[in-house]
Amino acid sequence: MDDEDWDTEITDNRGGGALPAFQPNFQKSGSLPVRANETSSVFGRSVKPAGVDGKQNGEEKPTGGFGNRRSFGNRGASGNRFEERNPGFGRGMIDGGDTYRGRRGSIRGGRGGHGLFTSNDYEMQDGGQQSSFFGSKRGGFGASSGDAENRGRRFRGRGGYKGINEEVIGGAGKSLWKSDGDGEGGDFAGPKVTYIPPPPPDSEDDIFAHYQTGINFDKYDNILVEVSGLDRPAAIMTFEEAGLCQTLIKNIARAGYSKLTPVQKHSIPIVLAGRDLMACAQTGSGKTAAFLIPILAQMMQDGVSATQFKEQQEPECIIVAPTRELVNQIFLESRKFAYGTCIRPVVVYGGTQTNHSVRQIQQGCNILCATPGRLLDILGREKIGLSKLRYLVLDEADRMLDMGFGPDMKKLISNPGMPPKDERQTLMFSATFPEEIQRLAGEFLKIEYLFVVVGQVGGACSDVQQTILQVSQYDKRDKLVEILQGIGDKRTMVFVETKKKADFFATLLCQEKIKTTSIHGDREQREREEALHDFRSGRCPVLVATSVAARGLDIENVQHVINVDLPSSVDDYVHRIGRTGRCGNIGKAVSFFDPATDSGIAQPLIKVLADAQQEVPSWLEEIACGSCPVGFSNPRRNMFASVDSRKAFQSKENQHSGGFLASNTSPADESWD
DNA sequence: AAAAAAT
Repeated sequence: MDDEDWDTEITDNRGGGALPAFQPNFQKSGSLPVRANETSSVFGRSVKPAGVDGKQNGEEKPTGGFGNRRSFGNRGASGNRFEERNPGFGRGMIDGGDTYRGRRGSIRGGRGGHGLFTSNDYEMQDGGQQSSFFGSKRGGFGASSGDAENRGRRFRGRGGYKGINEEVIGGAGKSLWKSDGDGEGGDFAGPKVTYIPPPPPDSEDDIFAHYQTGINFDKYDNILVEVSGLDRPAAIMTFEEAGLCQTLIKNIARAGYSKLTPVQKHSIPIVLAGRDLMACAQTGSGKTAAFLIPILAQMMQDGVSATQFKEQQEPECIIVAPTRELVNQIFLESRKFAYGTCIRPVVVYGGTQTNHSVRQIQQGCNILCATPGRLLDILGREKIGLSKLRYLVLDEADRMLDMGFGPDMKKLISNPGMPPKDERQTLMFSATFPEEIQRLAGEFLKIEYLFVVVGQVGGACSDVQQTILQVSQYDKRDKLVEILQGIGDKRTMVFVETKKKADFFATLLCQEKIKTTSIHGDREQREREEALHDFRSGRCPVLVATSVAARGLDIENVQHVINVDLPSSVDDYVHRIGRTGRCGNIGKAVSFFDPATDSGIAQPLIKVLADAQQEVPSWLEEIACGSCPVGFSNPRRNMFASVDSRKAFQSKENQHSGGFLASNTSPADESWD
């Protein structure tokens, strides 16, 4: 290969020195069965070290300025936050001497103060008052100061936090919110404080932290792959065939990747060939690396803007995803691959200080990982320009294009600076992709894009053992406690339908002495990240979540998913249970099915179960038969769409016209296959 | 009903 040495002078992109030597250590990469279309292909190409100037990146760590740190509760949560602080509701929150949570907080309209009990703070502060959620009484959101304590510790981390530690742990959290002159906001007269995220851990071990592939990893090779479109590049079988530079090879190995998954085998050469791509592959099968690796490789070859402070930065790559935590996860993954190169990834999302996002970007930005709202905000402030944009990635693409995010995506694509689709590469990845959304996606993609499907579009991962239990809503709490007590300390994600119920169940489980935390959109950003950290670390083996955590999150050792409430869309179900059974590991998913509310999902659910070779309860089939699925009138996408009906579009059939989102209103009245 | 910008 002729590209082995050009990057050897490059220094650590965190501002550190030259990289220590690292020997790639590919694990046993056995010979894989090669399918007919998987002939190896060489992507070694002439490499010019353009733009690779070995410049050090700017320092990523915030340098103080932590005065002003409360997430702004949007979506009306702020509107009623103080009104609901009636006696008897959330009173348990006011413990530990009026901690910051009780004081600043009730940020979620008085809810959300459920305890997250730590090992050393394990008693209900409100005397163990039992809640009766289903009886429509909303009491007993007892709280513990436990996570407040830990939170203060964790988010301190570096310089600039000194002196706060004692105050928080002492429970006098309000001092935390007093301005001591180091903040840029310092507006403590008002209730608005914006959270500044902690600097990401950046020791090399932290950066490359990963978990092991599971016993079923090799079974990925048995899954059928369908690639449609013209002039399909051949798949590659090994990382070596991708013709990557040495630094990237090292980073890939160090990040724990040794064997390609099917979606990677096909997507990497497609992206390297400069093609647009829509790719569907099961949850946990390596989609993120499937786009990051080839993008990084291309950027290394073509060169990127030097890392230096500029008022406006012009990233070569923008990656969007539907939740803040997912965007952060993608960022952390991109940081692995970019380590020791001149490519600087940056992450920005809401619930944090916009100024912090801006500063991060201004220090240099080649890959921008962002949630849509903050991205548009930053674009509007002209802190990023799009003239150098060459890669636009929509992770969880179906979600990014549906009713919720579609308008934001349209704004992004319509930005005057956005290169037309023929001058950029647009990549979309998801485990699910309803047909009508595929159709919308065509607006973003070149006519001749390629469509990769691993297995079935919208299919569940077969490494997840799925169980459906008929449980009425009134029995859910007892059943949940029973199951969790049987599970023991194994990591479990519990999904519910509403934020309120997330709080309720988290509180309930804490009362049952099960170490639980929760994540949902009405929690402060810092609380969300704290919850995720406590779950990841095992400190809280149970995470109660809304669908905010349904997609993309890659958490080690999640062995169980419990759907206390089934989602209304079967695609959401597929994503939720996909939090377990990742990367060749196995997992279990148990779902409570209440015929009173869930009959609409019975039929598509049966399809998903059957396609994943799971047992289908006879009672469920009876319910499905009874719930006549005649309606395509149901506004909810996917309600009755069978997995089988979703087929890959042939690329020449993608030349549909029609305005973006306008076509959303017209159902599948055209034949797409 | 969840989520995505702040204000």
